[in-house]
Amino acid sequence: MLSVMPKRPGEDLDLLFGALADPTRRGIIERLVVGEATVTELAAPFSISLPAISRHLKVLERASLITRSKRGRCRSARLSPTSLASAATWLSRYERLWAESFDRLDEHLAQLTSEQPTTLTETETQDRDRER
Amino acid sequence: MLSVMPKRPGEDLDLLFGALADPTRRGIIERLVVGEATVTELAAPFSISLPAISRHLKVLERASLITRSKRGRCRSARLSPTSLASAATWLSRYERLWAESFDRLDEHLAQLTSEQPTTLTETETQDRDRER
DNA sequence: TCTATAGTTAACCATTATGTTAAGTGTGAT
DNA sequence: ATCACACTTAACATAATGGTTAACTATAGA
Repeated sequence: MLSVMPKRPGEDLDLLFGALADPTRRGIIERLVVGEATVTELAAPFSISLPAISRHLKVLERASLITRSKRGRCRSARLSPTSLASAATWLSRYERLWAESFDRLDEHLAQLTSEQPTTLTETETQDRDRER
Repeated sequence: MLSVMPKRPGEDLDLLFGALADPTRRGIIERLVVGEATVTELAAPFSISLPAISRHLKVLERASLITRSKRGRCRSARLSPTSLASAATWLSRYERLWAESFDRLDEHLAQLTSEQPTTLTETETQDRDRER
């Protein structure tokens, strides 16, 4: 069928970050940290219907954030943290950047205060670091 | 104005992950890593219209991922990495988890871990195609 | 077998997202 | 003053999201 859909590069990140962009789904994830749970258990803290939860779970599954299994008539979900890891991996590519930014901000502030404290910050921050 | 909207807890994460969920916006971010750029410069690699880019930038700005400034008739954007950092912070709460998972699920992943851990593919998402 | 439980699927609706083109806003240059 | 440039805003079309209720499937238990 369509299980062999050609995957655009980065599409997994779309699904991944898209799944994380919803508070209910993040709540579900946080609940799953303490252990696997059934759908009704997961639904309990929320004031939305069971079908809504069911679809949130499908979104999480499609993003490879959870795996699901059936035992009796209960379906339980558990975290599949490798996907979270790949989100972290993507972000870590910029880790250097925001770590740097604190240093550079310090530098910059130091320079500003030693020069002209009154100038508007917008324009001259660009003046001083040149574009490759 | 109504710019002082009360912020639901976690709403910033919604905006943040939501902003990262789009390939164009991630592309813009990656471009901005090498330095600030104007809107037309940012638009160049993409085949979508300038207004579309303009709105992507607004999304990134709302998520505090970029800041913008005007110089002359050009508006330039630059990364504001602290927001990326807070995404990483959220994820880091689960870091222990996915680090653990490699040990705990070792039996299941034994055959998969023979690959490079760098790409972390989501190979078995299609397993759910039974469910009928 | 019959019923209650657990969950999914279907159909629908409102809202948001993402793209388009056309028109508007500032600013630099002639 | 006028034109060109670099955007932004407006208006619109379409698709995706996220919720609902109702109906369906499957299993446990009487």
